[in-house]
Amino acid sequence: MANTESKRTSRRDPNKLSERQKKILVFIEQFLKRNGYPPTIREIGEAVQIASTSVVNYNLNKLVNGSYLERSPDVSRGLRLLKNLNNEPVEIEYTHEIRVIEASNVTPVPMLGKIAAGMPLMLPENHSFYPDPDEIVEVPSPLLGRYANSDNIYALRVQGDSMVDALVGDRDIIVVQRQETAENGDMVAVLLEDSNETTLKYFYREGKLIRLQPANTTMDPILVDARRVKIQGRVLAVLRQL
Amino acid sequence: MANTESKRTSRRDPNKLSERQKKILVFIEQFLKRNGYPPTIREIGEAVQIASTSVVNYNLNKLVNGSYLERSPDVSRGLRLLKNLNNEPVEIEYTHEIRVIEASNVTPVPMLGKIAAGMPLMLPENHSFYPDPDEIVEVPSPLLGRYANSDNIYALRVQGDSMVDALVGDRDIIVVQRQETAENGDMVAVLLEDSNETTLKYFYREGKLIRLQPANTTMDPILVDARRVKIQGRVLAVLRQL
DNA sequence: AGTTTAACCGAACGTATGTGCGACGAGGTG
DNA sequence: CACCTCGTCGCACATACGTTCGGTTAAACT
Repeated sequence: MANTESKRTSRRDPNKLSERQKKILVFIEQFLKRNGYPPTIREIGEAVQIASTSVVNYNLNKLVNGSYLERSPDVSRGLRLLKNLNNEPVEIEYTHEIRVIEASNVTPVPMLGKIAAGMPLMLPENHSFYPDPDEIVEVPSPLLGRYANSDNIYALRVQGDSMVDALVGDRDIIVVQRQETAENGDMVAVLLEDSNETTLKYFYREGKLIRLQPANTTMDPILVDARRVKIQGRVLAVLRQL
Repeated sequence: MANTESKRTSRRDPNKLSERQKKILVFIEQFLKRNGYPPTIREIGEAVQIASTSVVNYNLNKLVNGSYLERSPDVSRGLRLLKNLNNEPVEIEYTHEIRVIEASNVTPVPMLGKIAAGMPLMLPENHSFYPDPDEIVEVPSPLLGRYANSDNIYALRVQGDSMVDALVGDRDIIVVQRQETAENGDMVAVLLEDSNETTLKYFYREGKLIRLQPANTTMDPILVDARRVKIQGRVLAVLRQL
């Protein structure tokens, strides 16, 4: 079968690092930063896709030869990083300087409830306080773009499969900015007054009509009278946990 | 006389550190600096004149309570210094890049590249592992569930509309945990060896066959020979910015 | 005195983890 | 082609190391 795609580098470099060795080196650095202690041989193997511990050991010793790291024999996790890939010295030092950690770039967004087909979603008017959110969802700020600090952002949990044409499934979380207007190309939550249904669609104004385009490009848009749709908010992001 | 040689500190302080605990803390810090990896319980005991490993363990847990350090269960040398004696934060700092060890509600995930239809995704293959630090996506940890601290998590940007049946669209970000096995109901990224294509589907084993079920419940599952599919990872989350 | 609790000891237990060895395919070389 | 080295695999093995549990001691409280 196609399993024999041996990725053997087969490089005959004198003392250059192989791909695997580079990966190992970077992994060790990352692991160290993440955990505060070095990884085991097996952990390295798992991360770098090496099946045999002896191979990791083999490559580790190569790295020792290149003085990228030191090892303490018979010591579990007995690794010491000397320099990283770019030959930059890597030293672990403890600073006793209080560093204010810039608040990680997440925006707390109140989870206001569920949104299901056939139910208009009632977002609170422009209140500067949140009613009583079931919970707060922390959304990475970059996902919200320039609205990250806006006041009218809410999270809703989708219930049911009524929005698959917007590529939104059951249990997904949508982050909505409350607004009653929209610009072309925006993904909006709109209430269709004829069917009294809320759907998520891309918004395009076409004269007196509004074209609502499903995110799934294989599906057809619908055209509705502008007076029969009520924009409820703009969808900023979708989060899905599987 | 030498009547007060009782080694028992007999302090009845609520949450102040005992002499022994202080010594342990200082020793860990020094050991870390000298060796680049944390000491074992026995090494601590020897240094601080404690005969029994259980006593070291006991005091270590005290230090954890005071949030001086963190421990990883069943992990040898699984210590992580949080602050030192003076309550000063202790951070592991690499000369060229600052990293704060602090548990926050986001998990940094390296963005490894793009995933498009017809291309098998090469997880931590090629490119020197994590290219640049800017390419880190911060994912809310709850979204990753119990995998939040795993080391094999990667983010990929979806290119194209080939995965609409998984409710994943163009430009979406999927967060993948690399693994080669899956359990029923998992959303997995699989390589179909017949078409050499990677798709996202729900995974169900059915004897010698594997049923790959699209997330869009209106679509039909496909059945394939278990030997013709290669699981590349489990999809943990999907992020979409609109 | 009896009881509880913090701090400690010792030893046994199990698993986490490094090491060593035999084998194998792909190149390279004489 | 025989023969080597390099990178790889799988596996057994010994030990490094965290965990647990039964005891002990002294101080504090009933």
